Amino acid sequence: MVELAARLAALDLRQAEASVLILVAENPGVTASALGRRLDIRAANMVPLLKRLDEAGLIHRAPIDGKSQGLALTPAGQAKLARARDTIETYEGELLARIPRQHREHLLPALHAIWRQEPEA
Amino acid sequence: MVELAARLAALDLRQAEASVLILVAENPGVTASALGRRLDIRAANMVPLLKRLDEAGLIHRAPIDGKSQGLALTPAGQAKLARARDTIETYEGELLARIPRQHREHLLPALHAIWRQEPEA
DNA sequence: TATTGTTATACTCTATAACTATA
DNA sequence: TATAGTTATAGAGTATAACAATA
Repeated sequence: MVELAARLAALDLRQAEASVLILVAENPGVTASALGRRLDIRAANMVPLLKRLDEAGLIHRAPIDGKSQGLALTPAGQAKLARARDTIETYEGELLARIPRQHREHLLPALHAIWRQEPEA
Repeated sequence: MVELAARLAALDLRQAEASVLILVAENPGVTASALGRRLDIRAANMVPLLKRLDEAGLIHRAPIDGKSQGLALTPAGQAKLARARDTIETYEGELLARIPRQHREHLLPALHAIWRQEPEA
């Protein structure tokens, strides 16, 4: 995972930022607090993270009401996300390629079984 | 992995410290620099880590020559390691138990395939 | 000359506390 | 009263730089 972080850094993105771009793309208009709950990032830490993405021109915020703001990707944000997706998929592909074929198909189902229940741990 | 760290914290151990105890037990007389290379911990960061284990009475250092010192577990360190091993094995057992039986036996071989080659990444 | 151990320090990531404004 | 967003700050964990002593 350190390796993936290093590759994302070449795009000037951290892992958490890439996760935010993915979720914002899938949920346009999502709020910062909803994102934080989904990604387990504290509200206090979302502030500088979103500020950086905003100042980089990757996201923009539109007021929903007096206290909430909806997030969306800018065109630059969509382009950056496309590059991040490439990076992530390439990395995952290389990782899977290392695994002997007879084990490979079982890895993702096994990991998903762990992730799904992780929050209850 | 955050969950494992929390359980080790109940033994007043961090993950890196548990790793050091395991390696010192397997390699009595090992030096701090060799440990650091094996665990990818910088020499500068080994100093406070080993100091803490030393002050807790878990390891002791014996001069090998004028500049190297060999590390070994004290009886208290061996006892602590035994409890750490229990914690780790219990955690791993619980993790494996979550995985559907047909995938379970493939997980560890798949992960080992990744870990083995990780340093070359 | 390279290595061991060390000190000091900076940076990143994440956590808590306190606060304002709005639903 | 609970929630959204924010600010300031503290704590881990890890990084670099520089150093003394020894192989």
